[in-house]
Amino acid sequence: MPDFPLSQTRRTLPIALLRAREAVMERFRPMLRAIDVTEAQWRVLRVVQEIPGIEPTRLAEQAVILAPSLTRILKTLESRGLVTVERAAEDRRRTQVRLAPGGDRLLREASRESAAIYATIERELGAEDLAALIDKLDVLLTRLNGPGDAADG
Amino acid sequence: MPDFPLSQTRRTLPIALLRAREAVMERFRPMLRAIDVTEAQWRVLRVVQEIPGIEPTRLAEQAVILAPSLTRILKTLESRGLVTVERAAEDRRRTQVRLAPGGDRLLREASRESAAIYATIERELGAEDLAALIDKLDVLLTRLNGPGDAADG
DNA sequence: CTTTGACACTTAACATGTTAAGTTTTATTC
DNA sequence: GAATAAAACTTAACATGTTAAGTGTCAAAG
Repeated sequence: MPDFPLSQTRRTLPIALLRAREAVMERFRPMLRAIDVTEAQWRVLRVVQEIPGIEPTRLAEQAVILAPSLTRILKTLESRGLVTVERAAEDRRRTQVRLAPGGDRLLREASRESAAIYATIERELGAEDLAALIDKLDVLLTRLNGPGDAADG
Repeated sequence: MPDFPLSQTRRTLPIALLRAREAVMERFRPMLRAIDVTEAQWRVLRVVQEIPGIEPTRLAEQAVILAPSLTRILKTLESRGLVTVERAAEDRRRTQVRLAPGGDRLLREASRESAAIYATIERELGAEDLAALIDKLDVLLTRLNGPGDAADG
């Protein structure tokens, strides 16, 4: 038995996923910098636009952000007038997040460029290959998390 | 033309990659916590073990870590006696990073469990599917970065 | 009506990610 | 040989990731 039974770093799944994500995000970073929004903030805004009134816990899941990070991000976005965060009067545990006018405007302005960048990536990878890759990543999720996370919420 | 020409967040490549990585890393976190090493530190140790005497710039590439982060990480690992960082006498720009005895010991102790976790993942995903996925991620890298990063260094 | 428990955040503390600017060390150029 | 350019870090500042502990809110139990 060898002393180091590890795979070559370059051929491991975690590194491969990390590298791939880096390569993809590199394309979006100039746009995000231009509108002064971080990657995580962009994910939050996108999810809130898709599901107005979403609650923080579910928002965190959808945007793949941990709760403590989301707390800070929402504070920042709210102070910048991009989202509104309101607690329900009846049940003060429940919170709803929505796009503020500024956030709606920002998304409208940036979404075209974002879509264009994504279209470029899709063209470079091939639409079928891209869809197949995303499907494979979904399968990975299902198999690793067990069948129970894959339900659409 | 719709106001928001964006794909559903759940079906975008960046989110899919992020989720997949989360699902995979979740399996390794208990082990990393047990040996008191962060994900990034583990990547650094792994690469240094593979390529003794590696220079920081190349180490950063291999471990997918930005230079400023690597500076801090090496400082931490060095102070913990896990790596050594030495500047060459002839050309003081060149630096070499190696495993210190403590780092070698740590890797020997943890590598078996790490390999076992990876083997479990491989079993759950299927060895062929896993290899195929990594290949697809490699193709993605080549196509997005242009042919020129794919050279083995 | 107080207590307990569960849930949903929130804080805190430290590590890393990200970008911009600064430093050091060599090799080049004039 | 001083000025310049280039490469390789290093610092700085702020945002986020990660884990552990703390707080507030409501429902159910006693």
